[in-house]
Amino acid sequence: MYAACGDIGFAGQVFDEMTERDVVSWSSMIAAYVTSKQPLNALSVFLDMKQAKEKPNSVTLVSLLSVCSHLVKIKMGESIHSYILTSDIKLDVSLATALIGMYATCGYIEKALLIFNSMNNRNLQSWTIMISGLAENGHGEEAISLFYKMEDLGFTPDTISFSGILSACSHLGLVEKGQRLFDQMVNLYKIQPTMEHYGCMADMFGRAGMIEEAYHVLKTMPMEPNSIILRSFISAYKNHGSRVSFDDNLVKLLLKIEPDLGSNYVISANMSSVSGYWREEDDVRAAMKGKGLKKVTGHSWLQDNRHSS
DNA sequence: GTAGGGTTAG
Repeated sequence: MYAACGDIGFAGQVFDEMTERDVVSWSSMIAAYVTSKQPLNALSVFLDMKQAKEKPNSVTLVSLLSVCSHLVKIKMGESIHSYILTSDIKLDVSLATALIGMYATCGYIEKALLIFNSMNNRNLQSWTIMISGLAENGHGEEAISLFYKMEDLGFTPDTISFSGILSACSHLGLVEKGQRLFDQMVNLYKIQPTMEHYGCMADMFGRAGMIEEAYHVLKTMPMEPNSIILRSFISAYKNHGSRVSFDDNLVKLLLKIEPDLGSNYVISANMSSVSGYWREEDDVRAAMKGKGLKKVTGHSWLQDNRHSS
């Protein structure tokens, strides 16, 4: 419950104090770490579970396969797969979907397809993960046709399905198709676009060299663009150039929201030649302020002066 | 029966 409420630390504390653990409490704890994006901790709990001679069931394995995906551990994923085949654990829709996700994120797209095609029942998640997996592995066309096939079968794509398909369009340079799908998502399916969707659209325009259109997405999206979107746009601007001058505020914003990432300062320096900005280094100073970062001489803030304030 | 799975961006 604490895990579900987002308090992973307290969940771990409760778990540590438990004297009687069963497969459900072990699995809950592993799942909690997966949800909190702490796959190494999830793995460590699983190792403890093995030590305690508790047998994993299909719920445990779904979470563990997700760990394999996050850490790109194909060997571990394969061994879970063979464990399933030799055990009496039933390969249900969720478990098969988790296997597809694991193989796809590890780059084994044929294996993912093999499992997908052999499934009797598929749900929205199975379709979505297969579509995204194809897109991710450079099979954008197949991803798009699978998306339409899924719609034909009566599945209603959700926000995550659209993230996957828009990303496929972006990678393929299919600007019109991407715009049409985005429009469908909003007007037909009444799905509110998220940061991810705007990011895909901006990235799609940027890659295609449509810098003004990409900039328009950044300026009109209803939330502040995150660092990934900003970097994607800046890089597109650098690669393609534009008749409109570069907006220095984007770099300022990048340094503001992510002052601890050193490579952002490289980007900032590179863009100075494009925009003539950086003369006073004000933005660097502003970004370092309150972060305990101290510029001593020249390049030295990149070294470990953080705690010397 | 409890617990679980899917997404993007240089």
